[in-house]
Amino acid sequence: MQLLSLIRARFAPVLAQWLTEPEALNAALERIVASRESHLADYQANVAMPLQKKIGKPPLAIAEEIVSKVQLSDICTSVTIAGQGYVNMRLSAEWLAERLMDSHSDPERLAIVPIAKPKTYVIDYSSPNVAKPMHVGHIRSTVIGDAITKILRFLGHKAISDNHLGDWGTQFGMIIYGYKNFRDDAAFAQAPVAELSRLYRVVQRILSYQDAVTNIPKLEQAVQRASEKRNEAKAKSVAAPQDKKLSKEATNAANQLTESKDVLEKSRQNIEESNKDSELVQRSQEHPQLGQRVLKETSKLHSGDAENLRLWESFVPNCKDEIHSVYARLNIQFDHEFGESYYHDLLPQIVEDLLARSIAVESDGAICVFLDGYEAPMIVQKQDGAFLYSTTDIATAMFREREFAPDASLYVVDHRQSEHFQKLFDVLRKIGLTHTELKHIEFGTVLGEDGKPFKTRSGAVVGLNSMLDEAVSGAWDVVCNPDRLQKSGHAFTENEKRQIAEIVGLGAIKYADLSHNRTSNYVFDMKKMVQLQGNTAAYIQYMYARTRSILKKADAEGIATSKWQSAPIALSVEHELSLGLQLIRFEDMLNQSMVEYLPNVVTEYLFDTARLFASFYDQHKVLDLGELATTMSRLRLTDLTGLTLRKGLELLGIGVVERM
RNA sequence: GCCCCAGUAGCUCAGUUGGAUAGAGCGCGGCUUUCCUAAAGCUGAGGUCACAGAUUCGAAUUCUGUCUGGGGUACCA
Repeated sequence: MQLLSLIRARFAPVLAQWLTEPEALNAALERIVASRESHLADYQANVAMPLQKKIGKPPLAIAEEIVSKVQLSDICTSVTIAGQGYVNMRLSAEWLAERLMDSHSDPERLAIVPIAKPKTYVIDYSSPNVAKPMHVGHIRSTVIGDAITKILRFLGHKAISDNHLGDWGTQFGMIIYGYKNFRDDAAFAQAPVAELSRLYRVVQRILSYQDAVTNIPKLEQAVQRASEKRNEAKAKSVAAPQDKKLSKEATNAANQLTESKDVLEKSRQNIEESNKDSELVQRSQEHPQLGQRVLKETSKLHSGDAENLRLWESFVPNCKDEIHSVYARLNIQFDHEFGESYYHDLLPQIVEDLLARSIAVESDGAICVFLDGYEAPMIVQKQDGAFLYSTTDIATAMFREREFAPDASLYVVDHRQSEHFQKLFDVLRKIGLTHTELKHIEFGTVLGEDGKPFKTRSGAVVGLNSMLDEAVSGAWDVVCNPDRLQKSGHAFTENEKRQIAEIVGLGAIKYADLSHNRTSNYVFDMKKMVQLQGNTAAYIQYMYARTRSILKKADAEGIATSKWQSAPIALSVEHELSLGLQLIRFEDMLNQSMVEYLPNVVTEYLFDTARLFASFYDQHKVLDLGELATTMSRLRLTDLTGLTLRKGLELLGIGVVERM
């Protein structure tokens, strides 16, 4: 039910008498919205005030004319004027009830018809590096991308999901090097992926150790420079004590110095710490300039070296299995998994073409595309001849264009890469890929509790699987709390408990990620997301279970589904009306959520719906009313609430249980 | 230095792209269980929407400047 479009369509002919240009008319129609002031109106048209200048009449007079002409008698009980010229609408309970019956008679799609002109979307999400262990940072892209894909499909679009696996980059050079020099054969035979991630960490640690050691002189220089700058600024500021700008500069310079010193100190501490690890130091001595050795292994792989290729081929399936086990548990599937390696053969041609068309030029030995508005170019081929992820991204976009010809291409990636994508999109437009809407669906970095980004490089890796386990066990503790089980009178089998804990625990993690969606960063706090109260998946799942429980009890009392499933719905009390209106808004809400691809619009809607239902069933009985007609109407409303909650959660990739 | 993002209740965050008296959750105070699951409901306190200007019928939302925090910034992804 697209309620908003329906109401706007009724206003269009009335407003068209003043607004002849389609754009102006559209802008005015967009000022007809669901009212925030639910005590005043269900919908409101904020159109009279902006028209006063154009028409030269007071807004109240314009509003009056609108009210007298607009045709709404079938769907509204009242259309009134309030305040400075708001047109307030109250929907008719009978009309609303009919729409609810339409929805309820179509449990699968809730009477939502697939969009008339579907678009083709390619959605790029998750995209982990298969060589690195998957960690919490990966889950946001995965969960958000999956939700967007599901919602678009439900609305009737063609949404093609592609997991752009990082299976060809420098990290494989690290693993290959590690395998050749530090491997433990027994461990590899027993658990190849665990051994590979160990090797990755071993190489990573040596790299960062050597990096720190090499950087010390640079950092010392930086401190020196900062110190000079501070002294200069201080002298200037002392000479002119009234000059605020100079004193501010002095403060800034002093802060800069403190910061440089901190960085140097930390680096020194890091080295000192590492020096205690004799194995690390020894390995570092035996493998000097490890960074270059690793790059060499990578470049050997890329140029077709038989041994490295063989190793790569033996590693990748293991790594993929590991990643797929996580997807299986999260119940996430992709249409495609073309990894970076898939595009490798295409890269030389891409660079050649860019050069031939003078889009790219050589600079400092690298092949670059210079773009307006950016200091640094986009580099598509390094000095040493190697290609970069920007090159692969161009190849990928061109491949998708040939293969799918999408109307829109969505990249669900951390916001720290926004500049990369802006450049990429600029380059793609230069190449001529203009009909596709390219969009970076950016989201805030997943931060640790220390407020710093989760990085594999920083050492402390929180594996995804163990994190999911933690969430599930947290859910178990709450669901199977003996006090609660006794109060609710449930006796779950162990198997049921496990199922409930899994669904509630995973739902908690997904929901926490989805409901916080904004460009701002997101602090990953396991305790909070597993907390099963407030704005969480568990609350919504709980309300769903209660709708089921009522229906079950009705059945036990002899009011069979067949009796009430086509009985008339009547909305008589306040709570029924607000709940009914909320349910009817499901489709409008889904469309709204996809304007800027914001899953948190959906989580908010579901939370509101669950609360409205909680409030309704707390105040009013469904069963044992002594009035069969009202009972049957409320059973339908209850069922429709459950169906809506379930569908909404399903679109977010979150499951429900019948009892909890 | 330059570019991007953010700053809303004690804490965590919404705020439908400019609408009426700025809202939730958690936490804090109070009330409700002979009743379909109290993981609930109801209710109270708590706000200079970082600051200063501008735009207009109307600004948390748009623009300009300032402050604070985060991120990015030539061969990692």
